[in-house]
Amino acid sequence: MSYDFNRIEEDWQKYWAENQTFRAENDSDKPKYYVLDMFPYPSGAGLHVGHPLGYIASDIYARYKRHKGYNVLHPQGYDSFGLPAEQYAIQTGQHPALTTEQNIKRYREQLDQIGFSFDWSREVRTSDPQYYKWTQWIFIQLFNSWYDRNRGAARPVSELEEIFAAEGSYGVNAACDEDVVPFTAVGWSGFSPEEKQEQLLKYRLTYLAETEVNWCPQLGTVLANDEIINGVSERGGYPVIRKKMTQWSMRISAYAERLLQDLDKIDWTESLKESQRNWIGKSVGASVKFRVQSSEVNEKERWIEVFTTRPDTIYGVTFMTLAPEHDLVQKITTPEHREEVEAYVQTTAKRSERERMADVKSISGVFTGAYAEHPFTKESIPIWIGDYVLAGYGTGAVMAVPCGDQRDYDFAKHFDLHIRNIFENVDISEEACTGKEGTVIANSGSLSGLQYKEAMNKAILELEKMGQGKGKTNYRLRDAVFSRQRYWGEPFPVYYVNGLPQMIEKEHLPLRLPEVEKYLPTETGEPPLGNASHWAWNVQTKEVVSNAAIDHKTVFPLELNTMPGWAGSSWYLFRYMDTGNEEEFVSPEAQQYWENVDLYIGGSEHATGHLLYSRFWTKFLKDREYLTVDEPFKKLINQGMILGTSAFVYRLEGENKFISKNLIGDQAVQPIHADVSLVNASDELDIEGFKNWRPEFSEAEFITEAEGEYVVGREVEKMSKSKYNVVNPDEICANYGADTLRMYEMFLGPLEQAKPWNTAGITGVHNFLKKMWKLYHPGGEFGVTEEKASVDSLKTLHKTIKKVTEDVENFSFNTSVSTFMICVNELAAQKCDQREVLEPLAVLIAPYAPHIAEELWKKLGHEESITTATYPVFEEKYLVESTKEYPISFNGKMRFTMELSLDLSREEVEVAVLANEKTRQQLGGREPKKVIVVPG
RNA sequence: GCUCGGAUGGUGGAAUUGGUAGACACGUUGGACUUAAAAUCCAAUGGGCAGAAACGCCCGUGCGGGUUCAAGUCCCGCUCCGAGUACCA
Repeated sequence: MSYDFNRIEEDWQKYWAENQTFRAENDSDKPKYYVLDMFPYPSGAGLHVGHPLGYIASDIYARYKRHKGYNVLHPQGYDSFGLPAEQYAIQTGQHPALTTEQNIKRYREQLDQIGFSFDWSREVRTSDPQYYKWTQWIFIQLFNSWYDRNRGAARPVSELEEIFAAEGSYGVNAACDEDVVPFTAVGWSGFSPEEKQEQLLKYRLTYLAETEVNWCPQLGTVLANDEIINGVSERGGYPVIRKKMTQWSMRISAYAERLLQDLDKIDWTESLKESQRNWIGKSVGASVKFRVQSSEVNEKERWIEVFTTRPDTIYGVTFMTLAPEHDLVQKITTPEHREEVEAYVQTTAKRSERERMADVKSISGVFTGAYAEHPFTKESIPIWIGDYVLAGYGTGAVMAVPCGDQRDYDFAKHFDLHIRNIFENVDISEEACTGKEGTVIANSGSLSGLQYKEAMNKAILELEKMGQGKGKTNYRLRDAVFSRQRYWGEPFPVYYVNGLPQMIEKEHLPLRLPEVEKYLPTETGEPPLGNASHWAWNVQTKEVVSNAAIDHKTVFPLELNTMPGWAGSSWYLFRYMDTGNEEEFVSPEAQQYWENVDLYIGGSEHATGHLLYSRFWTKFLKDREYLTVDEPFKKLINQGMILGTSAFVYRLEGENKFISKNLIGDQAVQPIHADVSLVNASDELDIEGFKNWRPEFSEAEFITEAEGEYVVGREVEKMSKSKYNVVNPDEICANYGADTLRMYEMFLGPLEQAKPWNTAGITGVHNFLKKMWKLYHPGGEFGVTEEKASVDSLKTLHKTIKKVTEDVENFSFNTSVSTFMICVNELAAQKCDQREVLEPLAVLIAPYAPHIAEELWKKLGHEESITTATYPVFEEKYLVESTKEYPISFNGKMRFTMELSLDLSREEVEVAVLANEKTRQQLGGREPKKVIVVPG
């Protein structure tokens, strides 16, 4: 009876589905454990071998925890809103919901055949109206909240209104728009209802604002900062320009400090925490106001505010630089310099973000003709503009300290501006002195003689006294733009009355996506929802009605933007706890039972997107007492990407002739991706297959090697459909079985490391499973005996229990596969056939290779699934070595061997130190003594 | 530039707190079985020296130093590779 993996896997997958083996209950006497994967976007290409890597790891851990007696929640779902389905809809007219449904079906089949222990009864889809109903609801909660900095938490806007009515806005310390003008209680009561709404919008955690956004013309939408890589869109690689648009924003900046501090509370990798820290970008310093010496400018606008991390170097300021986009540039420029300045502003505006980044080294700028007054020395300092100052960071203006900042130094050198050295005994003739520690400030009035820290504190103190500055902490983290000009996303539950946004009440949610004829933006440049003919809100009937009915009295226009991809994924972990709940996004009982995710596995590409946003929403929902936890994921592991090995054929320049890799020499060739399935293990191309692959190659000629073979070039790249290097798991499952795939993916290397996919070693893992099967089937028939196991077999078993358990706890799944191999080899050599050993071994391997384990478990006479089996207990006593020799040496000259004898009955260790031949000569024939040691 | 990782045989990778480097697997070579192939099983496999064999010896974890009885592991200084981020004041 051989290892018939196809039959076994089919049987057990069916059994699990029919018996709902992995269904988790929301109450149990057992301790809970929540293992979650980052849910996939169901793309049309289906699952490739890279996708399951993390799922296999989490599945092993989930199954392991079940054996350890935990009530495990291990759900799966789909992040099913997204661009590809919409792009496909634009091309074909097929509704994205249909495409998505088909793709999900395919994903599910592929996931099922790998044998994951997901609780599918809790499946979620972000594009399901019953799901996005709650995404819309959370949006409304954000709209109805403001951030009270004094309490360090979000509060209902209704409370803010009470405060405004009672005492005005002067005592309010809120995270809000920068342009709020304070008012008294009397002032508040004097506002019209519209004015009140406008005021409140400046405080809400999600707000409408005209913001400069990253607009991608090719995609027809705005992108968040984390969706742009090197100045081009993450998806598609299209250029991105800056554009002003009215957009919904999320006031994530209110949470910057908590997002930073709470990183210390969670068990994530240091590199991931570091990414988030960099992204939040906290810098501590001061804001300083400089007075412009120009009678042209009225007194209110005479101040230039800058942010600096080095207020201690303020005496080193010899000029100021403004970003070309800075508001004051137009106002302060003197007539003599106007022409030059305007020309410069225009050139920089024309340069795309990309050009500006590519060209970091060249220095450019112009003098405005204006001067500012130094707050301490009262000297006149020239005001320049330069594109090294970014409008988007700080105040868009800097106080330039050439002696202490390299960029200021380079700028000063380039334009021959004055450089004032304020460091004691430091040579700045070649470069700026940027170090903080160990330098002493000089030539700086009352700051002279002080070191960095004292000088900084004193400078801030004196600036505060003069009313020209204060200590300030700046964050790089910007508020997140939350509008997308797309069709296939969550509609905002928003309609507009006199241009002011109004929320649709909870009981009328979900606001479903309307049908549209075209998925492109409208001719007038509105988002795709502008194509919908039924997209207006009747406030009396509480229904979506025809646009023709809009009268701005009872029927109002609905929001045309949709939410970004990260909306639905920011809170999905909580929905799994209570998937079907129609009254709440999660019931308090379910959330309190499951708390948050104990183990989260996914790719590191979400470091500054999804992982930051979902921390933000979790904290917000905690503030508003909808949750009892303020972090979504306790522990997080990033699985490394599985890369593809692309194959290249080389076409001679201008001809339809392909030359084998080794014959190219110095001829001009164009490398072209060939489908990896057309190439064998020796890198030889299936020429006929290649000709039939694509019509343009059907007439191609080939210059081959001596034996008539065509050798391709190889390169490791990201696995992608467009590179023709995708390997699907289906074929592996059919040829070797899911258990082999699971163990092989783990065997490939450390989980967190990126590695190329390579099937070369898969036979090793497959052979192991065959050997394992054989161990339970000596002579071909199932044959496990009830006899007492040998000491050696027990030793092998317990060694394996110990190592494999440690490995699972440390997520070193690759070494545990090796451990299993050693174990089976040893047991086979010992001719082990005893239940005492083989039964616990089946449980041990069940998380890794669940199908074979189930089959063996059944043969061992168990009625119930192996999932209910208890994890074997490691017993130390089997691992005691009777005698082992450890070499030891002194001075590198004398060599001894230490012999250790352990006898548990005597609770003593006998240590014999044995000298080798040379050492014995050096000792003059004396033998070292034996020592008896009592452990402990 | 900055931050964080990493570098071990022909290949993927093992190696608890510093304690016999190269586990396990692939590949390669040889052998058994077979008419043959596949499958399976056995043996060898870091490099070098020596030898009929056995016992051995030397060198070896990117490079150069150091600490230590002992370094892949710790410290100092480099080189290269990967990831993230970038005129962040």
